[in-house]
Amino acid sequence: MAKANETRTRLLDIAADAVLAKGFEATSIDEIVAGAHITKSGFFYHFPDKNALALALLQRYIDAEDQLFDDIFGRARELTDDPLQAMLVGLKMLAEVLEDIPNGHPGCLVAAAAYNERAFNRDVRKLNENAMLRWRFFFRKMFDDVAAFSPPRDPVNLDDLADMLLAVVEGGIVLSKSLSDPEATGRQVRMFRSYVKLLFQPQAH
Amino acid sequence: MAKANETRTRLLDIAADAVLAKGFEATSIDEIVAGAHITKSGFFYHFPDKNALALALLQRYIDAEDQLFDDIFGRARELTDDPLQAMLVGLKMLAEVLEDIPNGHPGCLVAAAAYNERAFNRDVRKLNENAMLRWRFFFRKMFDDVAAFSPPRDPVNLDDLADMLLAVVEGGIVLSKSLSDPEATGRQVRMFRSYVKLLFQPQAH
DNA sequence: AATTCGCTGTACCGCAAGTACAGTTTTTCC
DNA sequence: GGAAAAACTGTACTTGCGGTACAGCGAATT
Repeated sequence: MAKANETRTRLLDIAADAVLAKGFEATSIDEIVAGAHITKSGFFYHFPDKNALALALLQRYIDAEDQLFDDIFGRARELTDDPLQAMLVGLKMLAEVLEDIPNGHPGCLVAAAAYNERAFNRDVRKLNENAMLRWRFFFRKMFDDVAAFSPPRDPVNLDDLADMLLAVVEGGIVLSKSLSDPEATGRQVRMFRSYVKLLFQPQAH
Repeated sequence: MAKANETRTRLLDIAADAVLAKGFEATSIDEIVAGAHITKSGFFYHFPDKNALALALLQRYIDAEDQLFDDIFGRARELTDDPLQAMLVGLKMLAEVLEDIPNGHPGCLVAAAAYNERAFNRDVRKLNENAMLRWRFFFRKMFDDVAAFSPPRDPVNLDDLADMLLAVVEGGIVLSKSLSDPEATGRQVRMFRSYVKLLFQPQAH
């Protein structure tokens, strides 16, 4: 039982590296099993097909992102009582984390799933959609708190504002990959932070 | 000469539809040639390999986007002399165009290329990078004009601001695909517009 | 001691991307 | 109108990948 999970985890580790380096389709089952020192039959013992691998990879990735958001914005909340300040502190920490990843963010598997729509089955797409909705809800709640203290200076939909953070992160990853600029994603989060500041910060006269 | 181009264009039309519907890897050469009523040999007469097809598709896509940006922001410039107003008018028109595309934006091939990095060759990635840099320059110039008239209320790098528009469009497409929400991309452009407004608009006291 | 788990090994199938190359039609140019 | 080049067709073959089928085997569990 322990051994099976160990091999499964090793398969996922190797697959994750390969997929983030060259894409899901370009990663063959043969190369994964070679890296894990097992046979092809062994792979199909753990995963019924390649789609199941995609599902497991996506689940792991989403869990890790959930953890990251919880840690960062939980910590930010500890540091200050002001909801706006907590948001701004959290965004700065997020930008720093994204900038500190060597060679840039490895690439969001959520976006990869979005761009390979038809290649993946309904389970993968549903998992993807649920993660997006959960992240929207997470940030939406924070923005509700912010707006309660300091009303926005431009009438915006707070769901759209929450989505915008996801959009700049995803878009930032595309930028950083296209331009080979590892820090592009972090800088985009800083831009979003600037927007939040202008939107909610009480006017200096 | 005319006939060769005609067949080539037909191949690209059919390929573009299939690729946007189900992804590049999932689109087979066999199905493209079946749709175009030629043989596989005929395909390889026009394109040395599938990568050359990707390159041609990306080139066509980039040209169309160039044209769209030129049209929209050229028109906006005609409508007003104020650089900030021109920017805001252009962004609103862009948002409307993105919202009016039935079933949402078909998906940016630039991002698809970014997410399939290794699957494509150096030419594809270079074409991609050049398009990004050209678009950055295009919007950077407009923001230079805006900033000359009305200085930003938060010190931001104008290249990053130009990149942010690209990021929210790319990220908006990911959102719209993940959530099956065709209008998400347009709404994200509206959010960016709100930021630009707050950043540059003279203070109402 | 029997059974289940976690694999190995071998052999095979179908599909897709190409390769090779000879032959054929269609268009262009002088 | 005839030669040459362009635009294909047709056949046959190779490689790589995802996946199936199934028999067996050693180690761990019960």
